[in-house]
Amino acid sequence: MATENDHRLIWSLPEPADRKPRFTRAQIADAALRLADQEGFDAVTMKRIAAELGAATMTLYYYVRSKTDVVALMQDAILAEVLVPDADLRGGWRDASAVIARRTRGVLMAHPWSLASLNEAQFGPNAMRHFEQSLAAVSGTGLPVPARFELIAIIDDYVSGNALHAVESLTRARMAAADPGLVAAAIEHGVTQLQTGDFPQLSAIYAASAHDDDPPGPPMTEATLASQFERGLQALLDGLAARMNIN
Amino acid sequence: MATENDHRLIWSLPEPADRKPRFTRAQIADAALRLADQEGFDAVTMKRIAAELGAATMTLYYYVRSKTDVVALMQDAILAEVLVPDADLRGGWRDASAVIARRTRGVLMAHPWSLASLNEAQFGPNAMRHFEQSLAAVSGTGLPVPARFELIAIIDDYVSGNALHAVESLTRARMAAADPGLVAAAIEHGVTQLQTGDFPQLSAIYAASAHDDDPPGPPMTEATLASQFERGLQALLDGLAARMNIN
DNA sequence: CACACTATTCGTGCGACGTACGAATAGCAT
DNA sequence: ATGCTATTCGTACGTCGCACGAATAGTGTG
Repeated sequence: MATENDHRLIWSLPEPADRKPRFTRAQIADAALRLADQEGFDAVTMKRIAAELGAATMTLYYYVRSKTDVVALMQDAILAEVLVPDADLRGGWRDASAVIARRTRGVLMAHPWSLASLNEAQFGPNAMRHFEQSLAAVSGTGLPVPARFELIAIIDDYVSGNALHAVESLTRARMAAADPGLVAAAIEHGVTQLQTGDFPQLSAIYAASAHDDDPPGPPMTEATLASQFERGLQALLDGLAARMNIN
Repeated sequence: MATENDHRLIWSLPEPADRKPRFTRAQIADAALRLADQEGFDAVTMKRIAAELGAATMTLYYYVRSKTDVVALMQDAILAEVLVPDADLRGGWRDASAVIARRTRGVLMAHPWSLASLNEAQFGPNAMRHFEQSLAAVSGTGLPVPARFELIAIIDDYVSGNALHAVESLTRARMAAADPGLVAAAIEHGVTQLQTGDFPQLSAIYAASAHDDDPPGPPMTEATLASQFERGLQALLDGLAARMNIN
């Protein structure tokens, strides 16, 4: 049984600086980020990161304990992007929260791997800054602190879930565009299922759309998804405002 | 360059049944599910699945093209659990949607790996059934079809995001309980950061809670998270009902 | 019942992964 | 110039998914 100790966060361990280290953790995180964005999360291997830096694989282990640490650094680097100019938080809690929400969604969608690897996330310095900004955004509500936490958490739930699904939708749409046979096969398979009679709702929709050649609903473009996100966000904020008696 | 073709779903490929196959895809999915639930998603390897079934590793590849297919089967098996008795959908769209939402959250939290491996999800038979149920739930709204899609999607966003974060919270809480030194180190590190003066909100909260020894906010128990989820859900449904002019 | 056909099972091997270990190299104080 | 040790890196191990082809066993035909 592997003991699996040492749960310390990477940020609590001092970064090598005594003599002349060739690299910093920030450089490692940047290289890993470039790789993830350009070639996908699977391309982020210790060997590839090291190659990107012109170093040998094992050199990285002088700066980090494990690949999990690297991912933690990547996650925190991402969170730096979600930070918002403080001026944007001057309005009411609602506008300020919406600004943060939109920015968060944008960043999560720009780095699709970040949500999938969220299990190994840790609470780093930028996470702390982001949390601070979220608290600042809702400070005008006058709510007690636990209620502020809850408000932030609920909005973040919606934002994360939307980003998760939006990334999925876009990936699917791209795959369908790349391989038209795929969507044809999926439709054929779906129609077969419809004929079992177990899907009255879907059957009705399919029958109604049989005349025209467009699928029901608008196409899953980035803009469509963004405006849908916006409507959901506003509805959520409406409901929260009413239920929490703010504004 | 690997051509990466054959995007067909596993369900469109016939399952071996000609002579006397020892297994079915369902058995493989079940074994994989057991492994994931009991030992974590990382324990789900082709070798372990095969061992669980008393077969050799490569035998699985007669039933499945790749491990991705296995994960797809697992995801779809999970979706079977989120199906709800049809009687539960007889009420108004709001209650029906809430029933599905609660059940979905419960299942996602019972299988924490499912959200992390969502990238490789495919649209299987149970996904179709789940979608059909969601459509049935909102059929009473009288909304046009695209608006129904949007309504479902927005609720699902919130549910998924909440499950994602709830799993994360519970994992963190469990880790903290297992290793008290960890939380001490985190607090010490956090306090150090506070002294930079860059965190007025967090500093104020920390100062206010310095008297008692409880952290601000309730403990992150399953029940606390569930009731927070419920409040967010009701707020969201409130807002959606108002914005979409239903009920 | 023997035999051929082929569906089904499985053993071997390959390249890639994370990383433990210890040797090699190079910066700095003396 | 020398010694100490911070820093770099090469080698090796175990594990992963899975390509390939050999071995096994069920079934229809004579």
